Amino acid sequence: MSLRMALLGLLEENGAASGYDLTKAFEKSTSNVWTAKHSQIYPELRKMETDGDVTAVAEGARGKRTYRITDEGRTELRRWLVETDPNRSTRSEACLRMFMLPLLEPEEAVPLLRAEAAVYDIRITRLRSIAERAREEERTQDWYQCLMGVNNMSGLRDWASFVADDIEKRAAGA
Amino acid sequence: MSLRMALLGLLEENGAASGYDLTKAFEKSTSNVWTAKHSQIYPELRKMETDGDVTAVAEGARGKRTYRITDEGRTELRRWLVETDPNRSTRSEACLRMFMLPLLEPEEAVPLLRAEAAVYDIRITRLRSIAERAREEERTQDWYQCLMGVNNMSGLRDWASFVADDIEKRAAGA
DNA sequence: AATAGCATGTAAGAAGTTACATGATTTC
DNA sequence: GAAATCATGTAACTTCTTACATGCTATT
Repeated sequence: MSLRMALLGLLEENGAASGYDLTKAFEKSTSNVWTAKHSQIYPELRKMETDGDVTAVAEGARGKRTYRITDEGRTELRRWLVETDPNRSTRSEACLRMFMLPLLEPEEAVPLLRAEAAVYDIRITRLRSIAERAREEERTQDWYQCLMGVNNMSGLRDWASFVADDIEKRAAGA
Repeated sequence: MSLRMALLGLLEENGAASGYDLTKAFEKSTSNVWTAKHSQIYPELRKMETDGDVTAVAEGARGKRTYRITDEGRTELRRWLVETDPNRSTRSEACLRMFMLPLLEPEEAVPLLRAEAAVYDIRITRLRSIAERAREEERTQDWYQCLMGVNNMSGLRDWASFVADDIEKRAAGA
């Protein structure tokens, strides 16, 4: 259900969009919380059309199909958000990896942790400026979404720095 | 590969373990970063045995099989950690949902966001105390892992609170 | 003797990835 | 006219979930 709900959410937020647009949207903002490739998105949109959650409002050049969320889709999205309880399990290969880095020897673990922290740092800076622009232009949804990314990544960056420091301290002490 | 690496990581960390033990471990600490059910874990362990990443070191009552990581498995895990670059995409239904809550009317979104924040708050408190115990008992790996959960959840909790406040403020202003 | 927990397994189906495939349009 | 980008599709494969299935052991 999650992919469908993500697509409905994007359509609700951005009005009409093509599979191509939605693929881009996944690459951009949504990728912090969910991912999907075009090979999954196109067939899902067709199924959603069959199920009445979306309608194709235009068919353009190069086979382009633009979809819009229907009232039925809107109701389904709402019900999912309000009435079902969330599956709180998470899958993040990057986190799994960081989780296990302390298994390595300090000389290996520390630089890898610092490198991770640096990667997140760059991403946070970039996302923060995108967030700021969204705020200024009063694209509130976008702003909130960017902030979630910033918060998530800040937690990871701080964790990686802290653990790197701690491992170093212990290695020095031993 | 992620499931396999997660299992190798757990075996490296905890010494020998059965599929049952590993399933428990996934439910506990690992679930913050990766999840797997027993129906996926048992067959994967058999495959890992065939591939030489683990060996069964004991077969006990009720068909119990205890596995240990081999040198080959250790090498594979190390290589994965050190040489391959991470897939940074994330899947979290709970985040996806929070991501979309601001699409609802303020009267609906705000209580749901506050409820989410409260759930995370409880979990953070619990995890922090588990972390503290791990630190005292010098189970350093466990400590780091708990802290990652704390950091991740704190980011989400703060985000939810902030967004709830912001929506309320805007609704009052409008 | 019933319940909870230990311990594993498999089959069917859903979800997700990788790779191949096609062709139009815009920009340089 | 080459390259980038727009735009969609599908087949084969891997991964993951749900549900069913079995039977032992410890506790109350």
